[in-house]
Amino acid sequence: MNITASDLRHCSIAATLSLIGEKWTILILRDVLQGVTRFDDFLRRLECSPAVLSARLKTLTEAGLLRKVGYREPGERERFEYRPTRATVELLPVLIGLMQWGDCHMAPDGEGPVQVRSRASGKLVRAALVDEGGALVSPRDMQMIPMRRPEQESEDA
Amino acid sequence: MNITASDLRHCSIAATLSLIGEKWTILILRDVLQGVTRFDDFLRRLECSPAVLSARLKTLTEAGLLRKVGYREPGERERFEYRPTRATVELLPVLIGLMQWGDCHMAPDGEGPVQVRSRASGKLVRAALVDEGGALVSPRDMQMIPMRRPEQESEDA
DNA sequence: CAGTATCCTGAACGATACTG
DNA sequence: CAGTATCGTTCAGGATACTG
Repeated sequence: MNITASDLRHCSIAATLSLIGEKWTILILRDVLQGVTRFDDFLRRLECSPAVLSARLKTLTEAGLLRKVGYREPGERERFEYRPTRATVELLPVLIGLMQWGDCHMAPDGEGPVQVRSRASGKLVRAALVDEGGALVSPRDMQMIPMRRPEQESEDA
Repeated sequence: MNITASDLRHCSIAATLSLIGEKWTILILRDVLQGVTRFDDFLRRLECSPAVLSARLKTLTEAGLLRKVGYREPGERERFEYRPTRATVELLPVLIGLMQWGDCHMAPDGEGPVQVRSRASGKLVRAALVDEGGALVSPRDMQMIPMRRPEQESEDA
């Protein structure tokens, strides 16, 4: 993406997307949430170049979206695996939302190749909007309210 | 993004992101959801080149994420404005999710420049995961279940 | 005002070879 | 196995000029 610094400061949507919107990144996150941890496994599943994969893993690690954990196979040198973090898990509503929107609006038959369910209840799960009390809110009922912050006001003088 | 056809077929996350992950696209959607409709207004707010804006509006319109509506100022030729569609509104959980993740994890002070509230209740709103009954589900409780479809099975023979 | 056309540049990516 | 290094290409996007 490479959005300007000004955009990033003013819009968290753009900021987040500039991080996870790069090619392959979201697929890495998808895989790591499904239990993939090792370089070579990512490489085979994603079929991207090792250089790109390496770069993405680094960016994601620096951003706190992956955690690098050392391990050592008997007789081998230390290697690293990549694990999801709290921040990765907190991104799940976005991932699920992207997936389900795509299933509805881009898949020819309106359904995708992956189901999401609760482990506990087995029920299907979807991304939605809720209020502070946990009650569902319709997307049509949203309002976005820009909060003018004091620091930058001089700009529009 | 430009993910391969195979990726798109297999992953709605990648498919959706290849559409809305292009530079400027998400900002157009953000603005149109806030009531911006005209070419020049987008141009001024986004500060991108008219060629890129034109391309994005076209892509979004073709994807059903914008609706082109004709209007005519007195004495002028017909022009068009761009309105959100049902599909745009259905993308709101994703947008809000992206925004709130960015606010939490990328903003220096952990809060962003925009609040989201319900018009009806005035309560703060966030993106979350819910089950079929509308009950909140923890991201940690998710499982993603690949559905092997018959058509393509030959591939891994 | 609402775009289209053109030119140009950077950098992102793919392919491939190499290293510990 | 887990990466790093290098090279070449492509292409998206910025700047700008032009049109109805």
